[in-house]
Amino acid sequence: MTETRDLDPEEWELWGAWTRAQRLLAQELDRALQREFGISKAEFSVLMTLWRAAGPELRVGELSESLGWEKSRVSHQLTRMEKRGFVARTESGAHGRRTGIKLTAEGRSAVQSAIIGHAGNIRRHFFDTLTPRQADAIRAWSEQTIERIESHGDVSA
Amino acid sequence: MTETRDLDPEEWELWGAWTRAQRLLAQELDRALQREFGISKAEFSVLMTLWRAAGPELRVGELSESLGWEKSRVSHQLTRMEKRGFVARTESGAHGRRTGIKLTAEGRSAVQSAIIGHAGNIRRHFFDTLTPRQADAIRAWSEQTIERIESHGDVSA
DNA sequence: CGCCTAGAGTTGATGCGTCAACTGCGTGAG
DNA sequence: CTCACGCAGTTGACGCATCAACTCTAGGCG
Repeated sequence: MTETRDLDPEEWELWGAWTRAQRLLAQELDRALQREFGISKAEFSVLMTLWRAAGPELRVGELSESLGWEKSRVSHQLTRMEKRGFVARTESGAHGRRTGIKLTAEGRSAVQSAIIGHAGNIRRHFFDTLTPRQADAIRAWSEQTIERIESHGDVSA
Repeated sequence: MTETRDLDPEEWELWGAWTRAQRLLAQELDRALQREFGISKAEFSVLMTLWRAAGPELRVGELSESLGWEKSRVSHQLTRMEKRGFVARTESGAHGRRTGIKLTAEGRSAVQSAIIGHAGNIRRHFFDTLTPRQADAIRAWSEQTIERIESHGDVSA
C-alpha cells in the first residue's frame, strides 16, 4: 500500500532540517512566552481563544473545535488552568452541571499583557524571516496538509 | 526591543494554519509508527541514530549532539528504552561507570523493520505533497531558521 | 595527599499530549 | 416507564519534554 524504499540521504536531511527548525522555533517562542509573561504556549492558546470568542463563555466542545485539540486535552488543560486561576468552569447546564468555560479577571489580564508581546515574537522569529515566496509556499503547504489530513479519515476533532 | 503591534488577522491565520499543519502531520506520522511498528517517534529517532552511527556504541553526549536534544531528555528517553529492551547501557568507563549506549538485538530488529515503512510514510505525507518550489522554500526556511536560532545565544545542545 | 572545580550523566518535579475507560445526562424504542 | 444507546466531558495512566538540582569522575593545584 505504499512505497517500499528508503529515503535518499538528501531527503532525510531535508526532513531532519525541517523538523529541527520547527522544533527550535516552537521552543524559542514557548520559552519567550514563559520568560516574559509566565505562561505557556498551550495556556496562551486557550486564553486567546476565549478572549477572541464571541460570547462570554464557551463549552469544552467549542474550545476543542476551535483549537483543533482533542476534548480530553482541552479538559486536562482547563484543569491545570483552573488551578492557576486563569479560567473558571461555570454552572450553566441543566442542574449543577459545570459546562461553561469563562476567563477570570486574572486570565483576562494575562492574555492582554501577553498578546502583543507574543505577536511581536512571532513576527520577529517567523514573519520577518520569510520572503514572500516562502510565505506563499508555507501557506499553500499548510492548507494542503490540513485539508488532506483532516478531511481524510480520522478527524480527531 | 521589539514590534509593539498585534498581528493582522491574516497573519494570525497563516500562523495558525502552519502550526496546525505541523501538528497534524507529526501526529499522523507518530500514530502510523505506533500502529504499524509499535514504537514512538522519539524511540525511532534514537534507534535510527544508533543504527546509523559509525561505531558500535555512543555516549549520551554524542547522542545528544547528533539528535539535537538536551542531555536530560536523552537520558530519560534511554531509561524508558532500556526498560523496553531496545538499548543497553554498557560498562565502558574506568570502573563500573555505565557510559556507553548500545542497541540490543531487539532494538536492531525494531529499527530495521520500522525504517522502510516510516520512510514511506514520510514520503507519502510530505515529499509527495510538495511541489519543487515548495520544497525549495521549505529547505531555505529551515536552514535559515536553524542557523539563526542555533548560532545565536542559547544553544541548548 | 586533600581539596576544588568542571564536565558528564542522572534524577525528580511538573507541564504537555494521547489513549482508553469511565460518568452522567438525554433521547428514542419498546 | 425503562432500558439502551449516544454524546459531552472527565479521569487515570503513561510517554514526551524541560528545568533545576544532584552525583560521580577526572584533573589541576596547594
